Amino acid sequence: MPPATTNLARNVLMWFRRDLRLHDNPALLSALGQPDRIPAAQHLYPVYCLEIPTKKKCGHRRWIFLLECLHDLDANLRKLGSRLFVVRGLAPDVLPLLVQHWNVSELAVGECHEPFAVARDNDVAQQIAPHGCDFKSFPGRTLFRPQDVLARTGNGKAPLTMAAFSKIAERLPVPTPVDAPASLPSLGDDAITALRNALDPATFDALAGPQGDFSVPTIEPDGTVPELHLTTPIPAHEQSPHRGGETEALRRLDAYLSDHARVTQFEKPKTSPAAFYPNADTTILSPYTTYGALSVRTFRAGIDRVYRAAKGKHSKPPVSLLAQLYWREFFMTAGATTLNFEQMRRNPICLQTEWKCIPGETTRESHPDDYAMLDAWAEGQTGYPWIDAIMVQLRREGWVHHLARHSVACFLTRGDLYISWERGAEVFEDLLLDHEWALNRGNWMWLSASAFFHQYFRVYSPVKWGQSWDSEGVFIRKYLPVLRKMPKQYIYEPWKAPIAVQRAAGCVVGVDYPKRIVDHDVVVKVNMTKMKTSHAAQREQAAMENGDSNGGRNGTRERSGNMRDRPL
DNA sequence: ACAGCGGTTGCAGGT
DNA sequence: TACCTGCAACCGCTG
Repeated sequence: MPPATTNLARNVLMWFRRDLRLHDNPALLSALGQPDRIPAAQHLYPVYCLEIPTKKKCGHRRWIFLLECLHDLDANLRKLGSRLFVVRGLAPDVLPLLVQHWNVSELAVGECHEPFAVARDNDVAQQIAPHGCDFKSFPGRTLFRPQDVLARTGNGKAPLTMAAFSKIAERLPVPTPVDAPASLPSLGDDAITALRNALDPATFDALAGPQGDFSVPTIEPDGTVPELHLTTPIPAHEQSPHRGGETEALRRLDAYLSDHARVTQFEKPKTSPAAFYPNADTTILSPYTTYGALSVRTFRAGIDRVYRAAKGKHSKPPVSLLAQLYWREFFMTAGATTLNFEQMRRNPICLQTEWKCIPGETTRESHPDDYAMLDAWAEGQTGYPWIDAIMVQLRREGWVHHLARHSVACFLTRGDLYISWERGAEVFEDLLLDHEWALNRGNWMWLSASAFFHQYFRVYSPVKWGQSWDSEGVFIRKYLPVLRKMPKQYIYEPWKAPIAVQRAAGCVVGVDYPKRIVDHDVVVKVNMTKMKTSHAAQREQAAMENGDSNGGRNGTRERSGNMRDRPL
């Protein structure tokens, strides 16, 4: 039986999602109430809903990073006499049960803007309403709410250039981060017993996890997580160097911001994709903002403090450190407000072109050769050391530099393999610790010159671009030890090394390291022609829809069903 | 309405 | 070193 209800009880369930922190968490703080207006909650139940993985959308290392964030959140809550309840199951299934049996009157969340998250939240709100529970969302995931940005555009659509976005951003109020709570409302007298008594044993066991206490799943020292069926051990040298959690996030933030010159002079295009942890040029804070272990509002306040100390002398958008947060907002706004943002078809801002391996249009069975190319890219087996080294770093560490992402994304799509950017996005979603749906899909459209960026004739060379950053091949030697002894003049193009040199280096191409799967200089010309043709077809289509006959370049990208659903 | 401008991050071959 | 141009030519945004 649920406990007797009193109308006066204010019990709050804090549903943590992508805000795994105590600092700057308005939703969590709402449980403390406001003096003279809203009383502090009698009880606070901090909850994380854990979906046991069934499909491969979140890779092993990303799971570990998330679990580390949860362990740290739980530890920080315990310092305040509370704790985290990790409830196994989907939110719309489990939250109504908790709300009912814990007599919760308010469910507090940090606002999410992705279309699928909005739909899920609406579902949850409807399910808890009959139990007399309000769904209350609070800011904190972003600097700006997408609808506030949209309200300031001329056409009610998300800006598609950073210049237009920045202009709006500069006029929006700067959010002030809130402090971490010094104390928290208590847990119910026995929250676990209440559930054990109310639920049938099988349901309780499924929700509570193997310890029966809603604790965070255990990460074994060998990197396995038996409860999540992540059973392949990860050798120590192949574990990611990036440890999850708010504590580590704030430590890294302080460390980065303490170097004022690096902050004020930050220019993204001048940071090296060949530098790696712990000597990376960039902050590597993105995994922490992804899970909300670091608040972007706190991050911004820290940048602003350093800027003020420098008396306003600092780099500016689009290349500045602050602008890196703007880029996040830019894609979040577009992702929140663009139909079918995650795919090419029926996506009003996306170029339509005949990529290979388009989801839903070809299969591994129908086009095995195309998917073999995709696999070679994903596994770091293209035969281009710069590309393969980046993919090894991505697979092992869950993070690579933004410009390294550019290199491999260009290679997969318009540069070399002409494979659908959606396939690249799927691989990144699996591997990136900092995977954000809107940023990932948006950046894949950018790099494939499908949206946001359109100069498809600017192609990264899988040889020259890396060489310009790291002529010695230090980065390649680290991630591809098979090439460790290759002389520098051949390390980006080992197929050019005389066979005697290959043998001396212990790396014979075609035996110890793959032959290159395409000749860049040849395919880049073919691919550019494909892009040109697709643009021309699109202009023609737009002109027809506008009733034009001149095919001007200002045709709308709102294309007809015929165009969007064009068959293979 | 439309021409002109500029676009975080190309390359090759110059000065 | 840090620019310059030509390459062939895309788009969103602005006035």
